[in-house]
Order: sequence, then structure tokens, then C-alpha cells
Amino acid sequence: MLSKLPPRERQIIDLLYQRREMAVADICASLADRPSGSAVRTMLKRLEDKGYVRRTDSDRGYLYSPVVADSVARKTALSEVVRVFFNNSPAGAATALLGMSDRLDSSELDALEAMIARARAAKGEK
Amino acid sequence: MLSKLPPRERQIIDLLYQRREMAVADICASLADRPSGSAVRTMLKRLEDKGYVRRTDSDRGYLYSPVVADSVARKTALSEVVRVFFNNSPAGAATALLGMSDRLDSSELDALEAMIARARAAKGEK
DNA sequence: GCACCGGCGCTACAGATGTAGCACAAGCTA
DNA sequence: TAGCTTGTGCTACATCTGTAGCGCCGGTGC
Repeated sequence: MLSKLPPRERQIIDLLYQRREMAVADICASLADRPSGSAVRTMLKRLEDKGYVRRTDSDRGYLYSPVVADSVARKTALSEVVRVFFNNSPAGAATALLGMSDRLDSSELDALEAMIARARAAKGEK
Repeated sequence: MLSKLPPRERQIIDLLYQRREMAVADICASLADRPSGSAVRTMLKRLEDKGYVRRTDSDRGYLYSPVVADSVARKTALSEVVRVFFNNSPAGAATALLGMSDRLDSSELDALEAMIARARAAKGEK
């Protein structure tokens, strides 16, 4: 669970989830306060030891990426928020989400309606 | 932003958002590893100093509650997850949310469809 | 060859975090 | 009143976090 990580480590692994794969220099550049490379390397080492991050060789140095798959990390993160702030009601959270967004893509709305239809169908079955 | 808090403080304030208001003893009892009362009091003091928590007198000791309103904290938390894991697509997150939930309340689904209809209307306007 | 990168690990260290112990005050109870 | 219970603040301390410095390598250019 990412919520057990200290703030800085959390910030770094969040970056990795956003970008899939990064070199140390990329991470430094992406952080608002531009920490030194060695500071970031230390965090990455700790994340690696804890099993959250893996690294691979590349032409110029290492590339770091998350160990836990996106799909899993997403669900976990979402569940946390739903549990804490929405009394375990995913639909409630989804509603809030919709209310939050200013610009919405039609195709996304279509996908959503399809999901709702499917949920209704599943409910009808049992 | 709650993500800047160390894990333990984060855990405690999450509890406060879930339950709205708690005494020290309640918090101890709710945490899996049952820390001592003084440990929890220290965390609460720090959270209070940082401005995240407020306390009020009651018959038996103090009651602690979050300073930042639920509605605000929800949106912030949701936005974070959407940014990190869903490439800033709220609708994408909403879809994942729906797929995640096993049992859904019809009235919640109705509310969701209403939100979608409203979003479509808003889009049509401009 | 030799000086100059860019990237790396190791080490050190200040400050933050997490925990508990202790003494004290207010309310009960015998 | 004396003793117990419950809740509190303060203090102390071990550990974890976050940061940077330094020296080491492998590749480049002269």
C-alpha cells in the first residue's frame, strides 16, 4: 500500500506511475524543488528495497519503473479514497468525479453509460 | 494537501474524515496496532499545529475533527488519484470505479445518469 | 595517455516521525 | 479523606526521512 510511504517516496512513485519509466535526472527535473541526484537515488534505493520500484539498464544509466501493475495500483488508490471519503460508496465517488470535471469527452460519457447499463443488468440477474 | 503528511498522521486524519469526530481512545482502538494514548496525542498535537485538526471540549476529554471541510478534502483526494493514475481523466476514473463495485444501489445509479445527462447538456451549450 | 564529463554507490548527518514514560488534575467511590 | 480511574501535557528517545558530499567508474575528446 502506497499510503504507508513517507511523503517524498510517495511523490516519486506517483511520478513513476504517471510517466511509466524515468531516469534519475528526469525525476529531479520533475520535482518542484529540484533535489540533488543523490537525494533522489537514495529514495529510489529505498523504494527498490521495499519492493515498490524496479530498475532496468539503458544506454544512459538506469530507468526506474513501478513494480505493482498500474491496474492494481489504480484500484487500490481509488478504494482508499472511496473508503475514507465516500463511506465505501463507489457510485457516490463516481458522481463527485463527474461533477468535478469541466470538460468531458462524449466517448467517455458513452463508456460510463455502458458501465451503468451493465451494472443494472448484473443487479437484475440475482 | 494530505499527501504531504507522514504515514501515521495521514492514517489518523483519514480516520477523522471517516468518523467526523473522535476521542483519543477511539483512535487508539481503531488503529490495527493499538498505539498508546500518548503516542496518538502527540500525532494529534502535530496535526493541530499544522492546521489539519481542531479539537473541542466534551464531557469526557477532547473530541478531534478535521479542519478542512469534507467536500474540499474529497475533491482534493480524488483529483490526486485522477491526476496520478488516470491521466487527468475524471470520466476514466469514474468508469473504473463503477467496474470495481460489486453491489450498486439503483438510486445511486440514477444519480449518476442524471449527472451524465447534465454533463451532456453543459457540453451542448458551449 | 590524460583530463573531463555523466551517472553511480556509499557515507554522514540534521531534522522529522513514532513511541512511550511520568507526573499531574478532575471526578468517583469506599 | 484516601485511593482509584480517566484523560492530559511534557519530556525523552530510538528510528526513519530527506539531503548532500565525496570518490569511483566507463565513455569522450584532445
